[in-house]
Amino acid sequence: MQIYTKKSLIEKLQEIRQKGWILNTRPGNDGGIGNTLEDLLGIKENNLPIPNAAEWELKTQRLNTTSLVTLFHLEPSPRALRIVSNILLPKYGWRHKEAGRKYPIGEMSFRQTISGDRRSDRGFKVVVDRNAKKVLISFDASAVDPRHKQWLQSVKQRAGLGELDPQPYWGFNDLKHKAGTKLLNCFLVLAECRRDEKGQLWFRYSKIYILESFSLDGLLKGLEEGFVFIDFDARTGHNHGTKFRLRRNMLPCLYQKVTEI
DNA sequence: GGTACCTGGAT
DNA sequence: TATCCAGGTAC
Repeated sequence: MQIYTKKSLIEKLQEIRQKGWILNTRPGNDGGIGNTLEDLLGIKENNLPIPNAAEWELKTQRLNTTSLVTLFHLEPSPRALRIVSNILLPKYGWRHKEAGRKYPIGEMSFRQTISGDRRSDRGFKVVVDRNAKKVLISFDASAVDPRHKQWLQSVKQRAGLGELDPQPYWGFNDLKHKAGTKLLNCFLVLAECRRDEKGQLWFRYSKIYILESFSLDGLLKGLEEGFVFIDFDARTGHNHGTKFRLRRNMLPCLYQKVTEI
């Protein structure tokens, strides 16, 4: 496991940029662009609440995507209830599009990308409660779009149409700890990508930014203002975890210092 | 082996 | 922009 200083990581990333097109080492995985860069750097996917490389986190993304950047994963409290798999998926989920095809006939899905400035079309919203120092998930049946009428009927039978009980939440302290240990400083690397005649995917890591000093208050404001999202990502067979995400061009807004190298 | 994380997507 | 979604690993 390679350990880098800020200086040596900058030099290594500049070397990789210099190399030009590099073959994807993780075919079939959307995360290949990041995993390939980790392989080049000689670092491992980090599954611990510690930073990737010394005190530095690495974020990689395609230049031509509009998809959100994932900041971190953190399951909501109360943790013991395993609320996503035990409540949200079975009581508020819907039939997965591939149920009976790619997945078993009963496969359910609960995928919601939600924020604090409006309700999703299924009635979910993020609430930042500064008094209780919690970020909460709220459900309002009256805000559900008519096109989800049938789903709403099923929710009524499964869970009733009141507020979530209990409401999933994250304590400010939990978020502060997570962000402080994982996201304090960040390299943002953007790559062009192309497929060759054989269908193989290649990346060219061409843009590198250094983001320093993460701000938790920026994250909370982002949730309130609607540019930070909480992304539930569960189906019956695999809960990919609950993520905090945002638009790439807003990532620098969460840091006090931004430099392009 | 299940859970909670990791790496990220397309339309 | 919002609503869907992918494979993989540590413990």
